[in-house]
Amino acid sequence: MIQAVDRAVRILMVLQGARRMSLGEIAAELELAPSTVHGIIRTLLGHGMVAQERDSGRYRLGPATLRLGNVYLHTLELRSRVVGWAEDLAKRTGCAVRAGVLLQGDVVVVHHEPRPDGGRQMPEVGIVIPAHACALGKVLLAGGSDELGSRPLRSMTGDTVTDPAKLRAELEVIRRTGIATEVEEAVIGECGIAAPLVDASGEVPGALGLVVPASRWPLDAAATEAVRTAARSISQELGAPSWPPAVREWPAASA
Amino acid sequence: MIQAVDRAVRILMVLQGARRMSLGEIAAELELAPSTVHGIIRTLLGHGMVAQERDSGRYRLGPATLRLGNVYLHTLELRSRVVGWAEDLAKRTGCAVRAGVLLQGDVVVVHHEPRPDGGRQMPEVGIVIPAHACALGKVLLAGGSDELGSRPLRSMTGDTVTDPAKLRAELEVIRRTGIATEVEEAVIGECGIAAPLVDASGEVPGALGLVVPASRWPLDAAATEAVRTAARSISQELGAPSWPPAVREWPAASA
DNA sequence: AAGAGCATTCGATGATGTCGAATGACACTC
DNA sequence: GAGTGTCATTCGACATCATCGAATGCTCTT
Repeated sequence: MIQAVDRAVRILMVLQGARRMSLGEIAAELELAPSTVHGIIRTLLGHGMVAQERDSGRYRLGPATLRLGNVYLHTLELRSRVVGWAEDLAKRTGCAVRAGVLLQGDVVVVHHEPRPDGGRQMPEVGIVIPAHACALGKVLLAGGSDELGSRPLRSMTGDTVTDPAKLRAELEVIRRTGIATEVEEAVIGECGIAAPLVDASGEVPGALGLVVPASRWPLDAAATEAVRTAARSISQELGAPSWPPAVREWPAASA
Repeated sequence: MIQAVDRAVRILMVLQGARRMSLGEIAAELELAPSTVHGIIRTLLGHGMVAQERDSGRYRLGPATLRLGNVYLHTLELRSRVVGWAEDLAKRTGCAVRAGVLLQGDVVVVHHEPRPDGGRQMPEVGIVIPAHACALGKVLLAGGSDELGSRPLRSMTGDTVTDPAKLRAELEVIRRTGIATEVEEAVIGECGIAAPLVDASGEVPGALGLVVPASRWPLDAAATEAVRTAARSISQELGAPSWPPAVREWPAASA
């Protein structure tokens, strides 16, 4: 892993946590000399990846990041395949629809279809949710080969599953049923249900699901079936050999 | 400028131009040894800034870019100030509203309010337009201290202004009037009008404007005035000392 | 079955990023 | 209005670290 590049990305990640930071704050956060950070930041500055406030001298993320993210979205085959089905799902169920991918233990929302009846809703594309706390995330963890990232399971609400053993058991069930649920584990008053999207290689690169108000939980069978149907259809379009995805072979526990 | 970091960002930029690339293609594009690119890419891969297709081995942008871009949007004070006024402007004029910032000779759209009557419209947040070919861009070039980036003015349509001298003259007019227009210079059938957003330091960090169908051009005075009013109001909220922005002092041409 | 193209690994080289200290600018205080 | 703190920034020497070319193993093609 190349040191300078790694540090550059770390700077972006730190900047993404706090809106605006002084050079010293960034250096302290990363335990680096300020001049080291300065050199890297100047390079990022030249490409618009970070911006500097003219008056205070502080640093923020730059517009080039927005451009990158936008291109990522438009080159994501998964997303383009999801859009049509998501619209249909939203109409059919009356719920908001989300699709997401895994990013190091978190789910990044790559598509969001607002509730049909709802008025102005925040566009949620790009937001990040801890994987263990949402239905989309559980599906992705269940389908991913990367044994859940061994980092502590942060509690979001009182109902968040924080026990790795309990989560592992839940993932096992999801692998069999092909459906994950979540009841107020990420946000109070919000539940979720999700199903895996499978690609040609049998991997699970994404998940599709509904955001359900707690007042409408549990969800009726028709809506659940609609999610399953949509996920299966999208997976077929992606060339999936089977759905739900074949259960991944575990290296024998005795190893 | 730090070499390794610069190369890393360049890789991202190249990846943003072509959807999927092999390692060799990237190396050739940047005139680097494949193994050099490989080291950098592995680092970016570890942070999710790029992703590798499991089967073909090719590289694409990764989900971390989406997260970065999303955070950028939400930390942009300019944008949060624009949202309310944009909605109002769209209702009042019946046109789509855009706000943008400058990124190295291009405009990046940071907010997009769809036409009120329109049906499904592509969300345009994050798209990039050559600055010299759109109203937003002309405003930003007129207000920016960075003398237009000396790179060739690419022609988008037959009406795109490609002569630097002509563009410079146009910018001079914009500096006086505080309003820029564009008639089918970026997209056939589409015109635009825009006004500068001024911040507390008197700089022009962004621009606000309308997207007008060619059939509705020229725009009536009421709509033009509405744009001017919105831009002035937003600028005041940002603490602007004056609007339109004070004309930047040119170093005497004799120097 | 042989070949080509690809990503990937490895090790030696010296170019290059890193750090600490010094500078200059700014703002706030006494 | 002088003083003092913090801040971004610059500079130069050192040693680390990124770079490159060649070699490997792989998959797909001929």
